[in-house]
Amino acid sequence: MSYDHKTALAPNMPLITSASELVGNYPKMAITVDCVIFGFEDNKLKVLLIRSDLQMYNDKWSLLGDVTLANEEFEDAAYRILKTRTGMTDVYLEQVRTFSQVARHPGGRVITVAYCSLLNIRHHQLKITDNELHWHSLSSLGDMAFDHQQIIDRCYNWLQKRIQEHPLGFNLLPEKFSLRELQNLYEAILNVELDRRNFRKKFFSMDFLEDTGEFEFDVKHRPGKLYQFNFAKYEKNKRKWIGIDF
Amino acid sequence: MSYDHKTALAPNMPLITSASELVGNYPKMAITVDCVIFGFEDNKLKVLLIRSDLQMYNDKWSLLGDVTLANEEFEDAAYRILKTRTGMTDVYLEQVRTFSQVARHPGGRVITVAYCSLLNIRHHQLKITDNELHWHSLSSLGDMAFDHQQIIDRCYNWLQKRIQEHPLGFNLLPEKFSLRELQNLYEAILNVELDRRNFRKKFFSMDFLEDTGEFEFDVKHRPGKLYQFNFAKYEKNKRKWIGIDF
DNA sequence: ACAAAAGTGTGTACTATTTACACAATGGCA
DNA sequence: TGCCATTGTGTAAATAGTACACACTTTTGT
Repeated sequence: MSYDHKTALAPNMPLITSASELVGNYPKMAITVDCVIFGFEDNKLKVLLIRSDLQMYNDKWSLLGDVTLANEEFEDAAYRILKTRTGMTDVYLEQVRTFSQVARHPGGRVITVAYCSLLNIRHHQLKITDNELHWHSLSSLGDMAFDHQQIIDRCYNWLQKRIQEHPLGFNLLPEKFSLRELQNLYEAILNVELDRRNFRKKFFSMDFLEDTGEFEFDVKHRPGKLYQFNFAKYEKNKRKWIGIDF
Repeated sequence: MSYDHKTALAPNMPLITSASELVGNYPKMAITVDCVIFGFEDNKLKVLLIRSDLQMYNDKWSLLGDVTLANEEFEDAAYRILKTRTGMTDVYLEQVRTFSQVARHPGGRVITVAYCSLLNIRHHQLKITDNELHWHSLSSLGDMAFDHQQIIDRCYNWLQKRIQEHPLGFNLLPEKFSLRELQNLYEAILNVELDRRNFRKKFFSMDFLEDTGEFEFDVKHRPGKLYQFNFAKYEKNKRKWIGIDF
């Protein structure tokens, strides 16, 4: 393949009058979106995977991905993929990073943009489970297709950072939750043990947990109080961070 | 143009045996890399821009960008662009985000991946200045071509966060610098005023500033001590962060 | 009915970190 | 020599983080 496009790098070129002609001559690549969907269940962080439908990777697991369409916003593509693969809608999605290594796909150059989504496994039943779609414990992933292990690692790092600065975790819990559930979530994601009393103190001091007056009911010990997240209070009080520290 | 590609979304398809055939049928898009190069001079954060060579944007400023080549790693593309446009080498570069809005380029769909670079204006003289390449004060950018204002905004936010967690700032200073220079840098980037004594205390306590025994000499007041960054000490002591706070 | 098991709910003392703040010392310049 | 600008330095108070123990509530088993 030989290109004739006028590279923008040639200095002091005459002005380009036709933008479409310029772009028409650009080399083109395939671009996919991959969704890294984290969920939380049995005190474990999980990620949603399917079996790759490429024969060479058929014994490996793969993220939910698809090619992006010519006139489709990437974010829409991510939602489409989620919907088509799992039946889920109404999720929270964020772009994390683009993976572009020349050799990352065995079929040729394919760029992928990773979108990350956190959701409550109970609230988002899988309506479609083709290709063995199911939740995998993050701590025991098998071999992954493509560079998907790397993508998951990046997204997991992103998540660990993100959850310390934004109240994302509440997306992974039922609307009403006990403080223990909240703590389990943080411990699972950050992969640390936290002091129960200090954890409570911390979250109460942030002052957006609302006592529902209700209690846990299906536990085999003293039931804990159930709280809910008060979004309005959070928005009012959220701090902006200045804390140089490295 | 009509595509016949087998979308990965059709459930329970037979296994795909030819990866190349699959990818060959994917829709393709043009992808560019844009470099957001921050520098620091006269106590101001600056960004390197050129005049767009698209006629319709010729009265606007533009990031340093170019199309990525078929077999080129994006990071390499970013370095190539930097080198070709400015003559600079030996810089620090990081991918920040991908901008993919359908309508972001007037000539058709063009995806761009933003790479951010921080460098010392004095140490990296511009060897090429075609297309009116020069440093613009971040606080007084004119109209920008494409969505480049948005890209800069994102990169600036990224920088503000990043510089609080990693000692990037030292890239923007001479090898030997006074604490005042360091503080000016942080104040400029974070857009706040900091207490001089507390700022010093903070950085000394991090214990990677090395007293060079030298002093400033071209200032019209009592010269300050010059320090340098001790990379090895930093690597030894850098903390890992756990601090839920939002 | 009672005891044991499991986990909730609570407070305090200690330490580290952050913040606010003022005055003496140095070199340049007129 | 005196004035200006800016460096260099310490301490007290407030805030945030850490470590830690005991009484209470419910379930389960006998």
